[in-house]
Amino acid sequence: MLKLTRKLEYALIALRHMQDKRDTFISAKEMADMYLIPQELLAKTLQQMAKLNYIKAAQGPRGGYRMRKGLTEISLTQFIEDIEGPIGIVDCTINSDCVQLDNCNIRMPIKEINNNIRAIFNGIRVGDITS
Amino acid sequence: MLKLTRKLEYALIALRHMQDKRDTFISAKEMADMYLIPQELLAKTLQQMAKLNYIKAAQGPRGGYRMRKGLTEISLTQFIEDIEGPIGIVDCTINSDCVQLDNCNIRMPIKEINNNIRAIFNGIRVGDITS
DNA sequence: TCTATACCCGATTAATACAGTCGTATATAG
DNA sequence: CTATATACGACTGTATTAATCGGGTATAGA
Repeated sequence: MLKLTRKLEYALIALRHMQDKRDTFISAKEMADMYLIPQELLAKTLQQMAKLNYIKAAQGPRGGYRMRKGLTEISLTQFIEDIEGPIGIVDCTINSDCVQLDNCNIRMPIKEINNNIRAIFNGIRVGDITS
Repeated sequence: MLKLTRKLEYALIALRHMQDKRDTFISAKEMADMYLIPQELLAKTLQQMAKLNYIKAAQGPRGGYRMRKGLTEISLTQFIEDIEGPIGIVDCTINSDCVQLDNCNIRMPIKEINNNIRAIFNGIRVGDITS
């Protein structure tokens, strides 16, 4: 309940590591070993980030990943939602096919809470975590 | 990811309904029918709340549940944690048996975020949702 | 040019947490 | 007495997440 996914944790751990070693490419294996993360899973996460243009990938020996400049400025909301999809503590904050909807007597206050949580992540930049 | 449990939703929906009809006992069945909630599951949730002394139960025909006076004043944090256990967006905010821990490079900022989320729920009273 | 190292990516399986059901017992109003 | 209700543990189903597998392509360096 109210948990971040591992994928997201791994992504942030990797980003932080890459920021510490800017300008060098670091392989998924190296980071997986260092932080005891399953390599394949971390690799997939890094690939996704590369696709999102959050990081730059280089193939071949001496290859790996490198952080993109300016990434630190984006909000955690954007980062999380790019990786995991919309933040919503209940389904009706995302889609609208709940059978209750009309009957539901707590929609508004819950929606409000969701906004507050989003506001937290909006107020944090990736750089606030990775440095 | 970052979802409330159904049990918690059901609990809040039921509380709100009971608050609207203070002083009468309302059966689990009645509420389950009205809000299209699985009856057995709602019943279990209500039983848990009764045990926590959040609501009062009455057996037999014309029985059901009734909200306890003063419940509206407790914080959502307490309510949630009584029902679901500690709020923690990652495990290391709750227990401490993560193999990484020492290596982890994002512990502090994540902990901070967790505090912010808890602060949101601290600032909301049950009554803010149920009325 | 060969080989080892690395990224790329879809498909599959495993693990876990959550949601929901069932059976049985007890209380009580009418 | 009986129908309606709570009480509660055990069980099953389901969905999401986590992790693995098996194929591929790119490339640095010997």
